Amino acid sequence: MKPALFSVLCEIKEKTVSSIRGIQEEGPPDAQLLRLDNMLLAEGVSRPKKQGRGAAAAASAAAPGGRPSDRGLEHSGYRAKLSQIRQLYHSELEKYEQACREFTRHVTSLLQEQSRVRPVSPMEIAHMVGVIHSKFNSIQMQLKQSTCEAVMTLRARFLDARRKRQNFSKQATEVLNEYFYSHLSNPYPSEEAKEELARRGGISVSQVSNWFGNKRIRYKKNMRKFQEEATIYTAKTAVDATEVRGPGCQASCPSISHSSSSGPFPLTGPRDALVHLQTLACLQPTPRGGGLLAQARGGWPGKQMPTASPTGNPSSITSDASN
DNA sequence: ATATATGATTAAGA
DNA sequence: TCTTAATCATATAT
Repeated sequence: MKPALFSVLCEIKEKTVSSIRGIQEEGPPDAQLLRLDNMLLAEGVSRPKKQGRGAAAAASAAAPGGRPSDRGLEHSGYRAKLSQIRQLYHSELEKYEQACREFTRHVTSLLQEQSRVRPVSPMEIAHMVGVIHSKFNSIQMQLKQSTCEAVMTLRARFLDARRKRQNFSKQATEVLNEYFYSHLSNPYPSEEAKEELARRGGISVSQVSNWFGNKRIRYKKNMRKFQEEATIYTAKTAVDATEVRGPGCQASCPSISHSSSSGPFPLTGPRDALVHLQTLACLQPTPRGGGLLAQARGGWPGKQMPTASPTGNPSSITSDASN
């Protein structure tokens, strides 16, 4: 009886097997899945499959700018939440994969058991496994999608938070203004100077750059408004200059400043006088012709100096630091 | 509540 | 890449 039934089933099978073959795979969601995968990878949520140690490096490399020392503090909160997301993602993923394995095993053993009473080809089992995997993959994709969403919102929140500005500390503005007004004729701090200012003000280098960019343009826009500030800080730096100048400004302060710009001043000495004259000139209602004014007004030729260049002309370094 | 000050971002130029 | 200039969005002063 049993062999007869088996053969009948075989016959029926012959007719239906083609339809099974026809179903086969479905491929389209690959693109989206790839997109999600790439994003998760770029965000450092999922690690590179083969190189486990690459995760941290990838995460830091994904940070914009590429200056690792720049924004470490601001990222700490972001990092924490990101790792939280990552942890959740991986635990969920692991759960899904385990469930998938178990289910696959179960189905496989079931089919093998049934193959004793009805014809079940290995290909069919493989097909079933494929179907199961695709189902679980779609679930995984949902997980990835929601993870991506979480990352995106976190990112948005972080960026918003970064955009919410916070005024610099007194110390920072002090330091920045001091530098600005004592280098009024060429307020373009070199990279090293920026680092120094950042260190002394407790802010980042890019914040120093932002500050100087804003300051230059706003100072130039109407100097009258900054006259008071200028006198304050020039007086302050004048005092500083006569006092100890040791620990703050090292020999690294190049400040080729004056000689480079359009200002053909012998200077080296009367920097303060120059500034004072400038501020006086700013008070003129018709600032058209002022020679000194022209320096600052049309001035700041923008030619950024060799700054980091190691072989900067040593002859012109005479001025600021020593006075 | 409005005005000003200010840090950050963006586009465009060299 | 760094700058200027304009602009955004908020902080602070009025």
